[in-house]
Amino acid sequence: MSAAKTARERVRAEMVREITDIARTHLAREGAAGLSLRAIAREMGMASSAIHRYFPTKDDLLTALIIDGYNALGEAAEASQHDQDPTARWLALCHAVRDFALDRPHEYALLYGSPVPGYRAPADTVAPALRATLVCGRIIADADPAPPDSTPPPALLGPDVEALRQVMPGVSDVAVARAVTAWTALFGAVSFELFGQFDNTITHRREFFDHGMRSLARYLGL
Amino acid sequence: MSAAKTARERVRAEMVREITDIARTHLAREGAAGLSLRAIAREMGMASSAIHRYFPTKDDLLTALIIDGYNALGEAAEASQHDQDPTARWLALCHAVRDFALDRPHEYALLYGSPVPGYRAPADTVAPALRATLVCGRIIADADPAPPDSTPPPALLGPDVEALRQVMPGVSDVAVARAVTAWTALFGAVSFELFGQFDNTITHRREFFDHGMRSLARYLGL
DNA sequence: CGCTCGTCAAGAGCACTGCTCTCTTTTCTG
DNA sequence: CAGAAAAGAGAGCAGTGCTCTTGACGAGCG
Repeated sequence: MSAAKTARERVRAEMVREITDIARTHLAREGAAGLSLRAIAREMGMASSAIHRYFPTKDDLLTALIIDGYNALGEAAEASQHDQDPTARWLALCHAVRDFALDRPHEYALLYGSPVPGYRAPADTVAPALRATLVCGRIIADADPAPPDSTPPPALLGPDVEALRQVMPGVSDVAVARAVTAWTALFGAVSFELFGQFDNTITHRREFFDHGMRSLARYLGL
Repeated sequence: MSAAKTARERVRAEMVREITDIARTHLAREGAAGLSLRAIAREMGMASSAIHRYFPTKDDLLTALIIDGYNALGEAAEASQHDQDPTARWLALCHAVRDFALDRPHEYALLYGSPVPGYRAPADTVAPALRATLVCGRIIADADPAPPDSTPPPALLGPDVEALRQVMPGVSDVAVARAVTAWTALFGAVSFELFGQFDNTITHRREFFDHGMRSLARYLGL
């Protein structure tokens, strides 16, 4: 079904690919706000109006880039899981996220930074966005940890915990809650480092991150 | 020295105040990228070129808003500290940060979201940016905690830890490292909630946050 | 085979933006 | 009071997203 398409559709798909590729290089160079449909059209040698046939609106192009970004991060997260030990898996995941962010800072910012104003993420972004999260959930589920020194979450969190448990079946309430907190802590650490909050403070970034994530592994009970 | 200024300087200060006030309402309504010097000038009834006398560049206006934002957050953080118990102080600080973020999402995004492209934060932002952090440091220093189940950070983190200890004198290496991790975790949680990462997942946001921060208090050894 | 219709590209145009330059008016100061 | 400094206004430049209209091309149908 994907092979024998009409020639028109093949060239169209190729155009879309070329546009997103150029957009990605612009994104890497100047960030999301520096993205310009006209500049992309110029680089492709086409009229500025023609590009709207492929991406009617700038937001549509943004959405394509966001989906690609989530998928790239998800792949990196999945590829990091070639170990057995839960702590090693957790650390590998953390470093995969951090490496992705350092490698493609503007794409990371697009995914986890401030949402671009007026932009509302459409539904097709949520599945790719979940890929990395699922990797985390699988680590927790496989380890089935009993976090030390913990109190169970209050009763009214029950439904939320129940929904989260679908990602990590068989895991205790406390472990689920701690997994969420550790997950947010991971992205907090990466964002702080990337967005300049550690400037003039922390110099051994990678070591600090590694140490922090290790201590979070213990917090998780891995 | 601030009172008996010339009439010109008084009206100038008033103008600056009015501009930033209007900018803040625009910021609250449409976010940082929606900020327009021309729109502000229009609302003030002045020529679009005249506003550049007060803020030569859009970045300068952004800087003023950022400094104000850090100060507002810092004040809220300081005002939250009317308790003695370390855990209560930590929780009050966390909720102060979260309340600020929920109350003024675009301002929070300006401070802790993706940096606006091409913008380089000047040096006068770092002191206001530190106010909230200092509150956190004071809590740790006063409690002088011994985090449970922890390994000391590796030797090469020594200088960084030393610098951080100036904010929390007399605190052990492990406690310093955990304080940084907990601090980043706090902002990770707030950012995730604010930037939509919890949509369709966590419904009892405040309770989840509270529970997470409580468990981080134990992680800190408070 | 010829013709119609949907797709695509291009150009002009609208309403914006930040920022600069020049010129005039206002206000402070020696 | 005269000169200097500051502030405002207006025009203009280069850029943006997006729309509308017009013309070309190619694929499918009678």
